[in-house]
Amino acid sequence: MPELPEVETTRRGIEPHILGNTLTRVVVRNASLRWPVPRILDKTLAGLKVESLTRRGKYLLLGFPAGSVIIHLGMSGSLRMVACDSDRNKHDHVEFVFQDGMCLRLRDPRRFGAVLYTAKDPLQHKLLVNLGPEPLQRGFSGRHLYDHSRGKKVAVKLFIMNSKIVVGVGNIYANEALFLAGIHPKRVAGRLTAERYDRLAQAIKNVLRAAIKSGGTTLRDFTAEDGRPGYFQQKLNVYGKAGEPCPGCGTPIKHITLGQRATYFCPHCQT
DNA sequence: ACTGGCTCCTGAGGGC
DNA sequence: TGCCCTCAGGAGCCAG
Repeated sequence: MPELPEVETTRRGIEPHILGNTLTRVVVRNASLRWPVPRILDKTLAGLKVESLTRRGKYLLLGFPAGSVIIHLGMSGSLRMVACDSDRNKHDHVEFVFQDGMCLRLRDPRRFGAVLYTAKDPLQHKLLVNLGPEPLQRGFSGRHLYDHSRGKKVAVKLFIMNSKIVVGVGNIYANEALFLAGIHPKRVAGRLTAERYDRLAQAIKNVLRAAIKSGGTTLRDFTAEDGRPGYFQQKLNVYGKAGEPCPGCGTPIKHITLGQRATYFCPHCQT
């Protein structure tokens, strides 16, 4: 599933193809994504040039002179640049057609993703305005986590997955970051020390940076059939590894459910 | 203000 | 070319 590293890799892969490129039309084949895909996209954007492609959290923002398209890949979405006459899949729901004969296609089998439009500053959009800091930029630190966690009774894993606290930490990387920081996922957020949050913030940065680096090589051509690159498996320490020995101490990795989500940790190393 | 639970959807995987 | 069941998962939304 696309987490921040994959969204960023997608952004970097697509940017050179569409920046300055003129949109000919927008084809919405299935508007039933998480929210209805606006039908006005074609009318509003045809003939306009893409001015920017940026990312905020897991949202991609396509900037046009008239406004911005906001795209979220949900958990099964992928974007790829293809020739317009190439074969389509039944899950290719939205297509941005460019003057040079290339298409930006959104494929999303589970349709948890979103394509929205706003004529205003996209960062002020309802879905974006309350987002927490980017984990790889200034503004995110152990101090930030510590300050915002005071008085919170929620488990630390759910706390760091809350996009109002920090964006882009999905289930897989939350598990991995907690492992690297040696913190038990069920620990109460409001009771962790500043020192432990320093370690956690650093672990989040490290795991996301490493993943972006790997994703950059794996996803370069965007022709892979799905959005699940091989780099995942190789670098994961605990995610999906119930019963396997902890890379640090050999204790079997434990699996529990936390907030309806699969949670993996080493009961010995993570306290 | 917080917190926990529900919800959308389909493909994968397991049991038989 | 087997069928059925269960589960995963991002994140907005809502009830308590």
